[in-house]
Amino acid sequence: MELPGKHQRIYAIVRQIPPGHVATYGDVAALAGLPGHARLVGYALHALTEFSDVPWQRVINARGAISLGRAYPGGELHQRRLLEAEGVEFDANAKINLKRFRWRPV
DNA sequence: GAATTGACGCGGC
DNA sequence: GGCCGCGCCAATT
Repeated sequence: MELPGKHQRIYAIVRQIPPGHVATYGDVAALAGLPGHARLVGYALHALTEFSDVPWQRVINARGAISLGRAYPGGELHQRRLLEAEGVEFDANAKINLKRFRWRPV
């Protein structure tokens, strides 16, 4: 785990997401060199903790919503709060306006 | 070394 | 327009 693997590659991409912006699993996977492997991104972030230097909270699913509700009940509320603190807004459906906050590499 | 799981994506109904 | 099931690769045990 110490050696750079596929996971490390994904972490590097997530670290590049600037505050106030979000990216989808598919995007992160593609940027990490793993197009179509959104599950790997989820698996990699799952191994992270809130103490990690990786802003995993800025990574959301393609629907623009938080996926934690599936594995960590109530955890999505925690993530939502973090994003709102960065300037990311949610709609009535607890979804992020991807059209506005979706981060793209420059 | 092999089997199972996993923060998802997309197609189909 | 929303809900269900299948499939991809890597990491973990």
